[in-house]
Amino acid sequence: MSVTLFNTLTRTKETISGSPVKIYSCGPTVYNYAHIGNFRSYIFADILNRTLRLAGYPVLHAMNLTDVDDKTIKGAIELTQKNPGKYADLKEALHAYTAPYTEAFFADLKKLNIIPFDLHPRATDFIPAMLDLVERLIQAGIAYEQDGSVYYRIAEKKDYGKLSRVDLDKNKTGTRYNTDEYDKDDVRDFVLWKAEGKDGVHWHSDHGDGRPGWHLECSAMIHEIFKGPIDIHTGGVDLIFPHHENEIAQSEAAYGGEFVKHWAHCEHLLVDNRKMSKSAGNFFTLRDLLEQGKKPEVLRYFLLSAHYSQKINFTSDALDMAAASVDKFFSLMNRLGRTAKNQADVSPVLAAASEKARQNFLAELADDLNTPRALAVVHEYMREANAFIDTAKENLAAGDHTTILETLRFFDKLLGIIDLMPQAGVSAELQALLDERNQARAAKDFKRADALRDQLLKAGYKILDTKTGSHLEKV
RNA sequence: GGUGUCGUAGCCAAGUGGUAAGGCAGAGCUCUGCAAAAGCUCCAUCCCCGGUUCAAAUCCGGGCGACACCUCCA
Repeated sequence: MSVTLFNTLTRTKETISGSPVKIYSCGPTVYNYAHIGNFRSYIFADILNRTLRLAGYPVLHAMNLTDVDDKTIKGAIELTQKNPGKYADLKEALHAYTAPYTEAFFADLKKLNIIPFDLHPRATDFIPAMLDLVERLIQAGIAYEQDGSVYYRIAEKKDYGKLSRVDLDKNKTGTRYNTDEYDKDDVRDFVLWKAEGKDGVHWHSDHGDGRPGWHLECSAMIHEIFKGPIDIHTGGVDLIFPHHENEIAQSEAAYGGEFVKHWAHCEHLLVDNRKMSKSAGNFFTLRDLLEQGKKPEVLRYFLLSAHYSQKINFTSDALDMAAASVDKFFSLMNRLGRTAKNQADVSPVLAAASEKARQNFLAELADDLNTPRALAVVHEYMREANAFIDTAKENLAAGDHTTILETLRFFDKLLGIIDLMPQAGVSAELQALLDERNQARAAKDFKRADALRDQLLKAGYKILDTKTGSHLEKV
């Protein structure tokens, strides 16, 4: 099945092609723990990845790690000051500073059950490629050197602004920039290579010691890794301008031809209807949420409950609603785990409904990753499956059992929550309490039976009384 | 000021020209000793005002409101 995706460049939905589909997703700057707004973007990349795979596309997916920028350098300098003599040079300190955040990032990806990306290029490993890009731009007459820094001359790029549709002439710049503070020929020009003295993190170059500008790394790494244009480039909407606009300007001018076929951007996660951001201070990290007892699978579900192109407001209520849906899914999984299986003929009705649900689910995803609609399909199927098990009085034909389970697992190839499902281990002690409660119940000692039920609930288990007996399920 | 996005039931959220998906909450019912779980049933005419059309939540114009980018930002 072919997948369509909205392209920011053309503002239309377009069919994805490529074998493999080459994807580059803007990843984190590892100067701190990523917050869940950042993770919306990475989950978006994950959903794209999973959808393409589910639809049968081979995929080659890279997500970068920005480990050199103002913030990481600042952190490295502070680290050096706190530990005099510990690091051979600032570059070593830089790596020491970014390493724990890099590790934390990977740990969080794992906790959220994001399928590992194929490649995670680090900016500092691609300095030569970046310098090569700078040279190409200078050769092409697009970049110029000024006091050891190299700038990109925007006036040379006739179609500058085609992605974000900004017209820089119309933007008000006077209040934002003080032209006198810049050495650039034009305030709008952006830095490719930043002069950096001995007291900063620097690499040698023909233009003197310095370090790469922000936009440089993605262009250089994409060229180095994919050896040509890529199919999809993803990121948050805030990257459209100037980051992605500048990537296009650099890459097209340096390497010629097309840079990226398809630009895909996800909207922001909001808190109190404001963008979640580090600078605003209104952010939560995944760690924060887990400490509050929130579940990663619930966060995953929550992020899928709105389309990626829409803002989504992070609230306690919204998370509770997501939790209810996740519970429903897990309850059905648990229910299947304890239904009896017989050798009766399979139900053609169930088989047809299951097949249709799978097709609809995939079709919704293939249509610009419409996760809310895909979730609607899941809910409808859960209802059908539960009704089917009701009718069968918890005694299913083995084939029907398999059909339902496999369909849920099919959905999970996208949802990615089964791996995060709590294990329902019931201790002998708990089982004894349950047995005692049922004995009391049989003896019509309901007061005692209810007391034992409360006791189990306090221990974190609710009782499910079914046709086939009583079971415990973790709350 | 420029450029975008959005405004759908108590809440969340799809749909974007043919008469409102799904979820949460709520109400009634079945089942149950009672409950829980599950199932069944019920629960909106789409911010406002004009216009186009046989037909508009969906297109156009004008309001009002919210958010984002133009500065580091996913």
